[in-house]
Amino acid sequence: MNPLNKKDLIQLLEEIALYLELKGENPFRISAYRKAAQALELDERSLSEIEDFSQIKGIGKGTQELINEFIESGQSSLLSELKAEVPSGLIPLLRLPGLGGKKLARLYQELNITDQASLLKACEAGEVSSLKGFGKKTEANILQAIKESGTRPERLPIDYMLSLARKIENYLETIKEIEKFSIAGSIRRMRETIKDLDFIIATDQPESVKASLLNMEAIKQVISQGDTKVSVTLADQYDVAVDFRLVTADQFATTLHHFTGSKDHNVAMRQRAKEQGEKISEYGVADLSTGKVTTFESEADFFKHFGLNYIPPELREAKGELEAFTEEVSLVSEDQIRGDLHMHTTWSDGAHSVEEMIKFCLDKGYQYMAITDHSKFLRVANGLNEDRLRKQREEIERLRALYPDITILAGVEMDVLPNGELDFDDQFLQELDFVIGAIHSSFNQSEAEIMKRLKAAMDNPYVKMIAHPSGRLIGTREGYAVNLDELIDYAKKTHTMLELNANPKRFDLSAEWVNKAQEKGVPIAINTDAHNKKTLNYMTEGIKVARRGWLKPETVVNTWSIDELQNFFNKKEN
DNA sequence: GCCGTTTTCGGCCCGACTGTTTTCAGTCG
Repeated sequence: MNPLNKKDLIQLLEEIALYLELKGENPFRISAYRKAAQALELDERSLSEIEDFSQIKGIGKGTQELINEFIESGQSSLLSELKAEVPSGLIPLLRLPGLGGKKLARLYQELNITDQASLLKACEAGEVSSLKGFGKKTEANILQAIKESGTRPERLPIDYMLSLARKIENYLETIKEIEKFSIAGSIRRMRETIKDLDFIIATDQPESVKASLLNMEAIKQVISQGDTKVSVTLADQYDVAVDFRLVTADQFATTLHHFTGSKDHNVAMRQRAKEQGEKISEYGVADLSTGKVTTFESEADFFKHFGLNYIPPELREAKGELEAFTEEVSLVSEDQIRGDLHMHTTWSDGAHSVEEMIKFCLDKGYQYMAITDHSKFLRVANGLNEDRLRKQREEIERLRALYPDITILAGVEMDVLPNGELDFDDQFLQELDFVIGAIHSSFNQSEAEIMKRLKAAMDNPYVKMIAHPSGRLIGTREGYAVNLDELIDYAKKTHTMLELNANPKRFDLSAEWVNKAQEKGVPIAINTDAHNKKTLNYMTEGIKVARRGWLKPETVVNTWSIDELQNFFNKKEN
């Protein structure tokens, strides 16, 4: 058996919290275990490096003893006791909407419900509605929830949710009583997977906005419709819950902050408010002694009130942002971006000509760009061989004369073959301005084989960047067996840049890993990998992911001048 | 269960909505 790691311990604490919830325990005791789990997660050290767990804030004497027991014996007597008391089949039922620990405890104690099957049976027999505190409606809701459980994953990929959100935003634009609106929630923080959508709406005519919202197409079910909250389920490719919060314009900033979260960030903010004798709610900041409520023009003003610089949504995860943003924090922003180093044209599988892509990049105000079509190995994408790449280069040279305001690099996204060879030899590669190495085949190879390929690419003096290093597609494909720690170290050693692919299907490297790359001093290129005009705009999303990884402008090569970029390239070749 | 230069006991983030109720518990974000 593998030695215990921190993840095991965190999982143990979370599991204990779940069981306690089912027992209807004191909610503060439950949250104490969750806080302890979170404290461990935030601590940078590995399990063996921590000497005294009770030194960590959120972990006291009791949890420390539990941890010691777990490390020594691999077991927890508390969890064993809980498991003896509470059937484990109840745990997954906590996911059903409307069912929390207390109600489930009642179902278990009074109807002996122990899992989904027995719950279904009891609902169908009408036993649930006869229970005190339960009614016909609750029973029907549980039945429906069981039927629908498993029809969609709990969280959906951000790419899918971004496009659904855009459709909803288009509808909101048409409601004239809306003064302003914004998306909130985890999608605004750019998490990779999203559970539901939240929109904050400022209006002084909530009644009529509410009516318009309920008129929206594709509403499958109205969950709630109060004075300030409208909740619906939309029938799209998946069923998606959407919440709308209706507030006045002066409440907008605090409501937006509140529903952007994260929950942990909000808790931290509220603790800070309390320390200065105030209370934060979605409607403003109240002075505890006078009761006077202050509202804000913007989230920036709200943060300023607490002595903080504006914290971008992507960083609101209670990972030290409250401490960091008392000072000026340097983070990459879109206006610093001077170019895009990965895009395709009709020469391979793109939608536009080289010239069209140049015009689009000029429109975006870029100073440089790289044309990087696929290489010959990738036949399905009409990859280019040496001859076609030379012809494409001739065309690029012709266009350079026509568009002197932008530097156009003639490049390639070259396949790294399954056997570890590169798709072109060095003699040809040196003709190109910019070579990307990428894996598009044999994803099921072992880690050793994958790393051999990636290292072979990075060892080559002409390969300046590894594209979408993990090969994952969020929610649909795991990616190949890359050892990212090793990849980052090797990139550092070989002066190779790594990509943050800005396509929301990929976000590869992820925020977590670009952060590690930055720590190790590996430069990151944020690229759209655009195959058409629209996807050149993924830069916006890519920048947000970069900020989620706390990337500074100097880490991001697209903020460099073309000369700085060339210097870096030269360093590798010499 | 955790925490404390105001506290070793009494707090712990705050508010909306539903469904079940006759004044509110439970759930959710």
